[in-house]
Amino acid sequence: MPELPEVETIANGVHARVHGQRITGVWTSGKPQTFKSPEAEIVDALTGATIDSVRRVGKTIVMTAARTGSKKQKDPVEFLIHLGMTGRLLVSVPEAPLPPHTHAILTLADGREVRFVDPRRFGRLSIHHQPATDNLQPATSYAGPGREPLTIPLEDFITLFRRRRTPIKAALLNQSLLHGVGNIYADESLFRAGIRPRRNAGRLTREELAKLRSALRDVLRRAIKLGGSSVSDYVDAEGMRGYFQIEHKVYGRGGEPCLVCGTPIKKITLAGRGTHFCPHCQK
DNA sequence: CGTCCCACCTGATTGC
DNA sequence: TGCAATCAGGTGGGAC
Repeated sequence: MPELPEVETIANGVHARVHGQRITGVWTSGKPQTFKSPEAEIVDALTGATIDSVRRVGKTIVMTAARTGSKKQKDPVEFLIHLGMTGRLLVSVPEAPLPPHTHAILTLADGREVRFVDPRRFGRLSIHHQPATDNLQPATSYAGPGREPLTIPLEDFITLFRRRRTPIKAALLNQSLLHGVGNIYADESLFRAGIRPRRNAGRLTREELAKLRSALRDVLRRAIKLGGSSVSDYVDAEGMRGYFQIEHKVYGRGGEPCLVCGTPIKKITLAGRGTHFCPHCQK
């Protein structure tokens, strides 16, 4: 489900509410698929640790925590939360009814709970131990080679797609090229750049790629500002919906008139995903 | 290695 | 109304 703007919204919200809190207890559901690290390792690493920060890397939420008490146990760990399609990370008071499909609960010193809820179970939880010896490239060694779309320089962006014989939309979705772009923001940025999703990535001109990069940045920044897109059930750490879906120009609008020219928006399947575009505005 | 396609799940919606 | 088919914000593994 959640793409970069949704994950960023959730990470920021959770950070604001729980950083500095000590984790007094950890419960896990025992559904094996959810846990990329053994559950016992997750429980072990987090119990008694203090949450330092919660942030986004690509589509992954990274919670950094450390035990402050004992000197020998100064082991910063990173708790990685990937939300898959339907994952939620909620900060709740204990009285709040436990949603179905809750797979992990971190109890905090003040009684509140950080809950991971995921009906479809495409989400993944894991622990990443920071190698103490090699702090030169911490934090993101697990993130893969993809670049962050909000900070990648133009020349690097252009190089990403060079000689790639795949539709530009498939390339945008490829997390080893760019981090955080999913189905909604791929379609929306291609519309705003005036580029058809089936165009061969390696044959786009520098000008088209420059346009795509700025369209992508604009769309992502705007979506972050509006708290993400709530298409069906996405909510942030407080259970609030986002508002960017109001500004969707093509995603979810198959058959409806283009808001710019009135031509019906086409919906096709590309790279196995529903793909929406305006056959008149996009070349 | 690059690319394609399917499986992995549950739940909501659509269609007969 | 009822039930089956289809679709959904993602990714990783196997086939080619």
